[in-house]
Amino acid sequence: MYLRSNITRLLQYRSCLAKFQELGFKTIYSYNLGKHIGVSAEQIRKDFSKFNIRGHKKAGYNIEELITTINEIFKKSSPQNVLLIGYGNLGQSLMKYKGFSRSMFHIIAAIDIDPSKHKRKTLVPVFPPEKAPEIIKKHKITIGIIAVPDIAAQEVCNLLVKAGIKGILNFSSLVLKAPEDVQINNINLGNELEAIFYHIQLKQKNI
Amino acid sequence: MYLRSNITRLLQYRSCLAKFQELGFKTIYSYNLGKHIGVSAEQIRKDFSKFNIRGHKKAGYNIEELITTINEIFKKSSPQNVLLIGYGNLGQSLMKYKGFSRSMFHIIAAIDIDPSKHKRKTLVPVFPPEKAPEIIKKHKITIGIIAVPDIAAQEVCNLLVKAGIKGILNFSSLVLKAPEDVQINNINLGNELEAIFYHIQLKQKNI
DNA sequence: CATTTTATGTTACTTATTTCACAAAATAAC
DNA sequence: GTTATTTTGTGAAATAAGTAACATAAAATG
Repeated sequence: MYLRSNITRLLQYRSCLAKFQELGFKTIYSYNLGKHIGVSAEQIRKDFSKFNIRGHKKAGYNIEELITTINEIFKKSSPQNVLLIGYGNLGQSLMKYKGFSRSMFHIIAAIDIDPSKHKRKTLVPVFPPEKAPEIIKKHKITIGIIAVPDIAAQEVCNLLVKAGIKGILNFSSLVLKAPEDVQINNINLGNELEAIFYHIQLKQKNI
Repeated sequence: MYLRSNITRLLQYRSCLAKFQELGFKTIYSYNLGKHIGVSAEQIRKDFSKFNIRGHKKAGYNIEELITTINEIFKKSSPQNVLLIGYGNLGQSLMKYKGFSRSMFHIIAAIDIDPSKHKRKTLVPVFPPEKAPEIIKKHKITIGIIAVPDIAAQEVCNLLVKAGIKGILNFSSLVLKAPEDVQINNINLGNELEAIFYHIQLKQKNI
């Protein structure tokens, strides 16, 4: 079982490689890629090796090949539909976020409990919670983004799981309970700042 | 040197403990806390031990004590001022995000290159980039949030570092280059979905 | 007040990840 | 075409993280 860090790095490699490609580079050495990402060359070779990505002795890695292979690893047979739950500030900005479509993810609909937010005829319609199961089934949605207040997060999670969702990106500060086969990744913005601040202070003390 | 996972868990413990406290609980056992967070009891005791948090044999941990001690670890002598760079969709929703102030972080000003967004008299004013160094110095800001397009992210990073910023929460998909003593945490929303999708597929194959 | 129970705290063990070291292969130099 | 150089790929060593085991102390029981 591959750990998160492993595949997170692979995704970083990909976006860095795309930049090198834009600059006209055709090949790259593990050392150079590592230097740009802040990872050791050995780490990169090990990562590649684990995913069966091969380079060329003395000639490094062909960037185009590399990107194609990494794309293959994260391949989606079709663009993936995503359901957004919570159409508040965060939800609305996630809806407008361009980075998702770049990676073949499309927020196809949003859910909110507030009737004043419901809109059926917009590009991305907003529905009440009770419509969620129907939408999930109709559009074969496997991933949900939870951007609701903490108080509602677990309830929303239960609803999604019951409707067949297999992956959740959770922006609430709750640790959600769900069956083993549901993949939950958490983003806790407050904790991110706390962690940064903690590390700053640690670094200052170590000097 | 404590690793990220270690301190991330500690922050999770804190928010979970706060919930138990609201429900009227006075003490908690490592086992119960672990069950609610999805972490082993041993892990929790190890984490506590590492940070010199002590419980009471047979009686578990006093929740109030525990929260106080964890707060002590993440203690800020004063509320921390944060500078937001990029006042687009994401930036605006981060500005409105309530989770930051809960943890004593305050976005005190925003920076954007677009003159039409500049506002000096709002609760949180929006300034042009050239004002950043002055604001950072005046308000003793140590943390910046980068919510600008990739193309501008490294430039913004350089500007912040030059002005004395020591921590950056980076929402661009770039891996930013900065001196060792600057703590950078990355949130790449697109990659989060990719990782979730990858893990879903992995889980399905393993069955 | 002795005995049993229970939960902590730490040590020992296991597993995972990273770094080191170097053989092998491909290119470049002579 | 032989030698030198460079970069990959991978085992071995080192480090880090997580799990299990258990001694210990506090509380509960009788």
